Amino acid sequence: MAELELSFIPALYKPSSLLPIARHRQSLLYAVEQFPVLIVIGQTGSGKTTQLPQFLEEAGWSGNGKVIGVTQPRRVAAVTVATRVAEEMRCNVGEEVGYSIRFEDKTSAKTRIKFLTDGLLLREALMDPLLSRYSVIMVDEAHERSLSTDVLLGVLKKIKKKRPDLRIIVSSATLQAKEMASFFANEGDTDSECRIISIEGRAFPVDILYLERPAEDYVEKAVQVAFDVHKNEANGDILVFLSGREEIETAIQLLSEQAAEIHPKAQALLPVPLYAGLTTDEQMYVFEPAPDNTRKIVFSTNIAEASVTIDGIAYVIDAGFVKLRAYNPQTGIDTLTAVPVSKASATQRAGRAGRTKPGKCYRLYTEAAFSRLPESTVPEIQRSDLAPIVLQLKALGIDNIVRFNFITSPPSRLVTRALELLYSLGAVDDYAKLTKPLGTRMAELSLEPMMAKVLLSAPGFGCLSEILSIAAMTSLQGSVWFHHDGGRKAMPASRHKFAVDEGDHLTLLNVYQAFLTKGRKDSKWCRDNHLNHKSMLRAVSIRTQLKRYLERFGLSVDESLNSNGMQSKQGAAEKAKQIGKCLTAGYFAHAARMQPDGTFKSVSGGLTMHAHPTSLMFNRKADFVIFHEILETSNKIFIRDITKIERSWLLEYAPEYYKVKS
DNA sequence: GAGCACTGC
Repeated sequence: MAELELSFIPALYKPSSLLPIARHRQSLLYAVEQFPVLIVIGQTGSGKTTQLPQFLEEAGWSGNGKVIGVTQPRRVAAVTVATRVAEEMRCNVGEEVGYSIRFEDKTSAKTRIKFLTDGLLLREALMDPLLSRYSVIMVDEAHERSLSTDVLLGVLKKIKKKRPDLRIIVSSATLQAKEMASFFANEGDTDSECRIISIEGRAFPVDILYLERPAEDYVEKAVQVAFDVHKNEANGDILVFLSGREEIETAIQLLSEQAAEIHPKAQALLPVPLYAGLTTDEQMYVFEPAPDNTRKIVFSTNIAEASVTIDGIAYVIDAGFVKLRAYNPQTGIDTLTAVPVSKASATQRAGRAGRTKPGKCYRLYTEAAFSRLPESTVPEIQRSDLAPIVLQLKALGIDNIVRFNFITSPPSRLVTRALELLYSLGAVDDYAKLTKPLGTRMAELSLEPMMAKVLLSAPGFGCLSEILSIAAMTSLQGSVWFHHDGGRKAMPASRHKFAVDEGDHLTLLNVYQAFLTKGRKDSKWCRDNHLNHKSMLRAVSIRTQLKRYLERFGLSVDESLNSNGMQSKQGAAEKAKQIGKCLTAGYFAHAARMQPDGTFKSVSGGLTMHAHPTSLMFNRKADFVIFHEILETSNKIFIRDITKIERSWLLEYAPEYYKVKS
């Protein structure tokens, strides 16, 4: 029996030789041999991510202590691709093939191909500025133009000048290759520096259909079209792209009402929601095949465009909108608004219908409207708060941010705003140079600049242990509580249990400490308290990592103080005060004062803001406060993670910043 | 009085 099993080749290994990329093996290897930069254009299914690293390994590009590095924008991708390639190379993950993501390093001395997130590779550059461990670096999914991908490409271009032996491969699904090629060219001499190779994909054809006239309400239209498809088209699941949770819930409601009219013996319709705010378990429903005589219809945000792939989709309905975040350097506020998708996005969405068989894509807009869409989405680097990026680049020795070679330059106002903030935090000096040790340490911490400043100020306030926990908890970005299981009433009650008068930060600290004593090994305790167990475990990892950074800086963390200080009431109150002051030392630019009507006015600009409904301050009284995050949605400005402070603290810990107003 | 697209260190 055993022998017989061995004589079979598992199907998984076989298709690689059938993949389109196999025919390009020689030309790819030749190009890598001859040119410092190779740009590979290939659709999903071309095999570039899994096969190209293996070609390079077989051709001898790894060894002598050098590794082939392949970056991904997302953690899951790094893990799943590494697992797949390890299977194909018949080794365990962590041996010849490994991966490295935050909190998880599955590599060893044997590793020849290493998959990692692009953000992590940038971190490695802090320790090893020429990335000397790598013989080849392949930047995958470059067309997504994520913040770290763009920064990495700029850094690689700089490294290339000092390391002629390094080979850079940029892999992209769209035809922005020319832009990439001229980016890497030396003074316009593209031909000697860069080679472009296109690999055909293996997707099935997708028919595109447009509306004759624009739809008045695309949510209603989406439901109606889904129904028409269900009645008239052959088997195959439906994927509907909408812009957010609210639209998805409305659509599912509408569909369920109409589905009641379907004949009991006819094929049924099963609507399933998909958005990032759902827990992992809830997201898993979209992967389950529909029951017999039932068609599955997934209502999804942009998450299904690139991050999540669902099998069995034959029909895509594209409403044509996406919610994009954009940072306003004048006000310092992030806005989140629904905007029309780009052509590249619409194409990617349509492609989701042709993964297993030919499909159809119904666009809920006219062909004329499509032709007016922008070619591609504005890269993140042109619409983000750049303070973290500027800090990181400076730590990499890149001082002149304006002259740094970005593939697309950020607007100068974004750079100026970032420098102003870093200056006010003391991270850079009058000459925009990183200060020592404060600025260099802030850059090393995996925290936003304001929180990095808070953490590094904490020893002076005697609350380092507490701030470590608070920093870890705010890093979770709101995923601490879950609130979408229908239990909208139960959640506030269980949050009330942990509430601390001073505000959200101390409440988060309280949750963290309760988790350590009661919930760490007890996911039921978390569920009962509406806490996300996975997120809480993540907070523990983040805290451990931050603590290790501090120890490397020579700052010791005395964990025993934490419980002693909290024992008496006066002790607790004094500690809370110190934590409030410490938070003010980093978040003074995020200060506001509550108005008699319960809204807030920013101290610096007089903006009217509202406490987010998830904040303790949503229904409590306060005077001066600081907050972690500010976001504008549908013309209302919300602040989140709010803590009460005293006005005098602002003047004490940010005299420069507030001297005009005082 | 009432709500967050998606990633990453």
